[in-house]
Amino acid sequence: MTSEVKVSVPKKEDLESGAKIRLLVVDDHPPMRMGLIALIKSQPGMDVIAEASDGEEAIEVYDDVLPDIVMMDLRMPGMGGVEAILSICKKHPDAKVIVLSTYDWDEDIHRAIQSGAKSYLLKDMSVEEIASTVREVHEGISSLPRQVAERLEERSKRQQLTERERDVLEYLIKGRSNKEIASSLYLSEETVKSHLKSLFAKLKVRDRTEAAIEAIRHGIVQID
Amino acid sequence: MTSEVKVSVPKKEDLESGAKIRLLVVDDHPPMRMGLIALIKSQPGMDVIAEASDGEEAIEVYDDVLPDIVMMDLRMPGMGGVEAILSICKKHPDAKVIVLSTYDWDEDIHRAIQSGAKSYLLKDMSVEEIASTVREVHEGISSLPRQVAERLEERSKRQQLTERERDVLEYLIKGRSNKEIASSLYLSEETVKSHLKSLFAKLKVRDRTEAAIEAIRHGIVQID
DNA sequence: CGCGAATTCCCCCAAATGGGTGAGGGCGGC
DNA sequence: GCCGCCCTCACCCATTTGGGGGAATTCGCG
Repeated sequence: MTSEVKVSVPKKEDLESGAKIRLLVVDDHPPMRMGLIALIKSQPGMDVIAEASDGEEAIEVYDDVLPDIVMMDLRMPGMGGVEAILSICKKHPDAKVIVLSTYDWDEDIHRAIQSGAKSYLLKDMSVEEIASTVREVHEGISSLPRQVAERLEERSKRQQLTERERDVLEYLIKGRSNKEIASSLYLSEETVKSHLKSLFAKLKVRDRTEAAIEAIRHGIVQID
Repeated sequence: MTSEVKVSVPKKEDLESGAKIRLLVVDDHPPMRMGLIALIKSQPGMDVIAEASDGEEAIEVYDDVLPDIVMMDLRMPGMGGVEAILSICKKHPDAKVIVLSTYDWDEDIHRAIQSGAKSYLLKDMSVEEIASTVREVHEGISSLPRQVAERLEERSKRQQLTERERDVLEYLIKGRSNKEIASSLYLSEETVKSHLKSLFAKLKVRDRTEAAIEAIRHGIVQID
């Protein structure tokens, strides 16, 4: 995959009919919700028909209003964006969700796209860029901004972590020692060290502290 | 010509309570800026007269428009909120800056208040709470929301780090070893270890990995 | 001036960590 | 069946780390 991913499935009727694109806006920050609504309403041919402040509410409201597009934040208290996207796309396979996140962390981008998001935008992008992506996604074009696509590309270059390595990393982030990780996962300490060795190699770091920071930086594991 | 609408139609509030509160909105995210502008304009008695997308621009624009209140994000590319507040308050000691941040990290709150901010709001707060704080600050009342005040309280319970301890922590976060930190700061390795000991005690952690995570969690040091 | 706090450095020593290497079992794909 | 991967565990060994002391210097504050 290169920097721009576009899969074109044009629908003439959408382009020609006067009907507006009907958006559902999901974000836990009231001012951001207001901004997105203002942004959408300022664009001809699109309108916000509903809003939600977390993943659970988003799922409910989606079923109620069946919007053309969902504009969704990723990190929200309670059910996050990824779970909401999975749930919505399972029930409505043609749902079109655009993620609008603060962070361009490669693991976040990957998780969002994997779970069914059609695009991934950043909150520091311009009104025009956001609006034009809404239009593209509505036309069935699944496009990623260059900056985001690059991050996804970087991720693919980084070797994938195995399940066990992720488990170890999770405890590592909590500040646990090898011994503690071993007993938590019912492993010998030697096995934990073994996983750590490959983990360090894959993350290209020398020690656990660097690993923790890299993991946080890439969004591989969440803090809090 | 007599085509100025502003002059001809004065609002009721303007007549009763004098002029509107004039706001400067500073945030690097276009949709958030739109949201804050929409939020302010939806409130009677206040108006947005200018906007900026980073610290430097904020300083310039402040001098130009001399707003009654600044609504400022903390983490922005280039010059951040803290530096901007310091610069503005130095030149205009009666400036009223309200920080509007995503994070309730105690160090962020402390730095903002120390540098001269009159209040610290979170982006997940309601429109009403944000608006009422603007009014309070404009009346000269410097109030902190309970949630934020509690965080600040927690911080005061944690022992302050010394300058040197911060220096060591900074390199620690970068994944440096004791030896590397020592040579970077022109210290003996023993001195670094000495600072680390008190650092661990103050942060109530057992090792450097926990220290790194705690430091990030509290916003003591920035990642990226 | 005495006190505390910060900074610098030292010693000792136990424990934890990280690197190298190897090895057996399981499981899926060609 | 064989190959590659994952998972498990083991041993050796050097280095790093962290905890316990102590000590000299500076510097500001009452």
